[in-house]
Amino acid sequence: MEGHRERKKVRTRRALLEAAVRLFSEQGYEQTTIAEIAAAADVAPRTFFAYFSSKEDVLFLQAEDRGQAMLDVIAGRQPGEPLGALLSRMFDGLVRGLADDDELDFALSPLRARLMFAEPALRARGLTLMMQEQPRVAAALCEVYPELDPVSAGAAVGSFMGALSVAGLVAQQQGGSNEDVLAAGRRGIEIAINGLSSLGGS
Amino acid sequence: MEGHRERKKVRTRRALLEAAVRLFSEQGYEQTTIAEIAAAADVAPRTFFAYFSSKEDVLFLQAEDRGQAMLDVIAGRQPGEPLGALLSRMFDGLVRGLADDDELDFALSPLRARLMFAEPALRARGLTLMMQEQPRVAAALCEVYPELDPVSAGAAVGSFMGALSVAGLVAQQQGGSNEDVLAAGRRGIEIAINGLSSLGGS
DNA sequence: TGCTTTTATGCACAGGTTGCAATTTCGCAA
DNA sequence: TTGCGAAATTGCAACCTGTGCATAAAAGCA
Repeated sequence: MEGHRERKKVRTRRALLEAAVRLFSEQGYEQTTIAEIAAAADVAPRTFFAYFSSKEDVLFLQAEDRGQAMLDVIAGRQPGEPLGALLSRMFDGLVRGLADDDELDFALSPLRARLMFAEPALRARGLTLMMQEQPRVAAALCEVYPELDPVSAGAAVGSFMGALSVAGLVAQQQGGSNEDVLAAGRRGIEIAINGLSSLGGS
Repeated sequence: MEGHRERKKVRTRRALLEAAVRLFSEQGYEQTTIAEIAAAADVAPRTFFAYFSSKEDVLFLQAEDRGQAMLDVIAGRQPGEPLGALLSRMFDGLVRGLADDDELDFALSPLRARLMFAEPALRARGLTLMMQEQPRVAAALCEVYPELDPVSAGAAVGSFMGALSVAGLVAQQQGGSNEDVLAAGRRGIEIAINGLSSLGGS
């Protein structure tokens, strides 16, 4: 399975990936054209689409993997494990998965994360991917928590993901470091678990 | 202020709006081109962009208004009103605002809502708009709840919106009526307020 | 009627994306 | 080594969204 052909394909893919991320970082996402990426990777523009289905797709490689990882965590619910604990574990799994996310040698992940927050088009794509997974995650929850109806499960997943995202987003917009953003995410989860009434209830 | 000119502008705008929504409903969003919309409204394709800044924009007319409405509700917090109650009022305001949302004679809102859930591109746009508002809403919350830090406020807003959205989405995907979706949204809010630990905690 | 400000339109173009066909490259077997 | 077939690469044409620019058409006003 490792002939000259396969190796060349991998090399070309990586060249496109590297070129894209580098150019995106240097001159911005919108300002970078597919023609430039292809030129930097020394292939024809048309060939780009043989490797990636769209410009955005370069930055959202293992999206399905992460969705599957979430489902796996849910399926592995410990007997008697409360919902909140399970979702916290899911969050940890997500973070770990993102860290391991190294199709490239150099660290693509931080660049991708920064771009994702900075570029509206990419943020939109990320949101969409996230939202698409949520009903599936909710359905998985229903299976391991038989007492949960689908709407409640959806609400739980939405509350969890929403709290996590916006808390992280606020922290990021306040100029927080990656650790700050992560901590904010955890704090968001806590709030989702304990309920909004545990906050400024006065 | 109501010369022939103004009236014609309104008429053209409405024609474009009607044509767009009708064509979107009949043949789908992606399958409808701006050229078709313009032809149906009997104007040149270029003119479409004099009335709407993009194809998506046709369906997201008063997005800023709704964001502002949320901020208004928050600013009008009753003394001692708990966070959950305030957010519930915000939801009611949103629903009422959507119902009053009748730039056109015929009911655009239901069609728009259905399209928004059905078409990925539109769902993405809706999510993005919603997400963009959330930090602002969180900041407004911070002002009327001085004991709230920004990250917690963000978590609260995210949890609220997320629960509301996904509960509604699940209900909609299960073939629920508009009322079902609304009820699911309310249930989602309740869950966000009481916390996930109030669910399948066993 | 003639002048001015909008409004509508046409034209050209950039960029993303797809389909198709031709061509190159590679793997493999004779 | 040669030649065949599959796979990869590429070029080309086309479509669609969106923008800038210049011009024509229309409407208000003097």
